[in-house]
Amino acid sequence: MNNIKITLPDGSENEYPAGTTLIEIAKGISPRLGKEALVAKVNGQLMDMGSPIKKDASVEFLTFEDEEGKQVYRHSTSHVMAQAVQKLFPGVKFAIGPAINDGFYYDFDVIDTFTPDDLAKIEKEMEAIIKANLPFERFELPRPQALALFEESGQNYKVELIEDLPDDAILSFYRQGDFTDLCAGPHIPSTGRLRAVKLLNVAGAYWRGSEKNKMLQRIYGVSFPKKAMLDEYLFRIEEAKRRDHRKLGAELDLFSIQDEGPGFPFFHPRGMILRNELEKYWREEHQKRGYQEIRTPIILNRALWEQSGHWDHYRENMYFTKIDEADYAVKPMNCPGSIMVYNNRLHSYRELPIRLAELGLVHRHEMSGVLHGLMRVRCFTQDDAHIFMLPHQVREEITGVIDMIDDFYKVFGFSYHVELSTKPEKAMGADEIWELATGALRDALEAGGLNYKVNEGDGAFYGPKIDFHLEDSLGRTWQCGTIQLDFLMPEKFNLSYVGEDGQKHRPVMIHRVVFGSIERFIGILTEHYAGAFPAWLAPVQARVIPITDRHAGYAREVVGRLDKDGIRVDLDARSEKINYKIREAQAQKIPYMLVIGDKEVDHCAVAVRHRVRGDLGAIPIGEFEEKLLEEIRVKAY
RNA sequence: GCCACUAUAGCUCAGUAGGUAGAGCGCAUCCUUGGUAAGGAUGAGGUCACCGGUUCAAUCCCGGUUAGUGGCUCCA
Repeated sequence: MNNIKITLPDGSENEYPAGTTLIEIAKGISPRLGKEALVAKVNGQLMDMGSPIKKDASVEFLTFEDEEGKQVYRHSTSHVMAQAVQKLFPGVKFAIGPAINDGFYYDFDVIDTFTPDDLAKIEKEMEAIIKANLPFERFELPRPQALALFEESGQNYKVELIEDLPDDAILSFYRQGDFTDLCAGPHIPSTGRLRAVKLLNVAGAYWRGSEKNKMLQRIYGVSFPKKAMLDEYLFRIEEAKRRDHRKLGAELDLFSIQDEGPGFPFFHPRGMILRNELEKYWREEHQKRGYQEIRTPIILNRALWEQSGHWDHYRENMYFTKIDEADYAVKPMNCPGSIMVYNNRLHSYRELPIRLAELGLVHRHEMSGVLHGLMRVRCFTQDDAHIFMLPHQVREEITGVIDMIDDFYKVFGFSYHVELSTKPEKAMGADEIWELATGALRDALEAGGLNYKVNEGDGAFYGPKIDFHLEDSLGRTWQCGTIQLDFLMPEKFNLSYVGEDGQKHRPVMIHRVVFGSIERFIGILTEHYAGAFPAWLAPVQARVIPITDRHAGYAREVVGRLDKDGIRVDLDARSEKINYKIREAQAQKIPYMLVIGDKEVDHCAVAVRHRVRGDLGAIPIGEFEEKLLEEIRVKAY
């Protein structure tokens, strides 16, 4: 028998008889690898561990430590779940069951709805399947047999999937025990490799993700090779709940959303401090960068929205009203208003670019099911700006905005990723214009050396966009900043500037936001900092805590002095024990607590306690004040 | 909008085989004057989300509405 040569990632080579399986090779390298390897990459291609190798190849074994190993592990778990469901719910129809970010899901079509009790039963059944250590067996079928297999068993979703595969596709199947599924694979060697599985929740999900299709029942779950990893995952979920901006927003008295206005948040005094600080910073930065601030009306005539294209493309998201018999709309976007300002007089090419910024309150009718705290609301303030410019200024302006957004996010310590969104289905304008605009955005991204992913069909109806996505505490990402290049609105509104030649020309327009919406940004900030806002944003920056009533006089002096210098300070002069008052200040995540007793009164000092660093000892009041003002000035966090 | 679940005091949650409810925290008053995460006593707070049905009787059972939660779809 021939020998073949196997090359490992470290460059070492070994010879094996042709036809040796991957699992045997792994075991030969080390027993531990034999136990931990889930799949292998053979010449860059993922394969089952049971596959025999017949030719020379480079082989890399993947475990749960590898991203692709994780994917396979989770995907195999979804098959085990499907097998359990098949046993407990005869007649169930299977849709799809992929691995996802943290775990896996499988979509089922069943008559009864799954209850939490059912999940427990399914989990139990899964444990039995895992214990039985059933091998995952791969086999292939020609198309007619494959179709027959699923038609016979009434698996119409699988039939549909097969019909949509190209004619020359290899139809592979995986079987463990009495469960067989259409699947490209690969899979782990056997069900016994699974350890810690937990089913999390049931949710409705449309077949193929379209709301026109039937809604199926999706079960989400997670799966790990070690119990400790599952525990850690569950702990992370709990931690995320503690950081939830909706919970913290109520506890810290930042905002509320009430039945009288679903999706329309109320900002409380403390929340307004946050907002105002963000806006102050925003105004400073925009002034520095040559923006001029405007404010445009919230309600404008319907004719304007017909002209802008919103009437045709955005109507179902808009609110309407009547004034003196005429139709008006509440603005869902600020661009038409900004355009009205630009168009109010003639502009010379010498003036361009003109950067008009607006903290604009927009209203959008979002579907009731999508509302989510401050992250998804029905009215929000966009930190908008529209840049009107000459065609050759596009690149520089886009780069300027990209830099600005980066500067902003750095201040908060955010990491983000960038996406380029292209022409959507419900778009306005010709393909050539879209290609031109999309190309310009791509050029700017590449010139800036930014990594980005392309998000097909996700652009605005009037133009493609660059999106900046921030992560929240649950690892969900939220679109915040966007840059949209628009050749269409200038057309629709007949925008012009007078060029060097004395003729009228068409300017190009950029729409952009940095925070995105102030509301959403505050939600993300709250979770990011777990409510412990850096001093420059903290609604209360310092709390003065006298130990007994006889220290209250001096405490009031301290408060007066700090307050005079613009520090947000309050006083807790209640006749409570100091432990109690400190506990409360800690719970409210106030950055500094200034404890005042006899010693501090004698020395004109304050005993400083920081919410994280703890007791910092007594220092002269002036010294504390100086340090805090500096911390605020540099926006330290 | 769709699927599932939920709604009891300001907050977190008990509770009733159907007979109009209870704890802890918070709040108020008093006592306590205490050096870095809960001192004590007393007290006030609820049309049990809303509308209808079944019943002698509904917070509880049934239907609907509204809102919230987790997803799906959609989005800043």
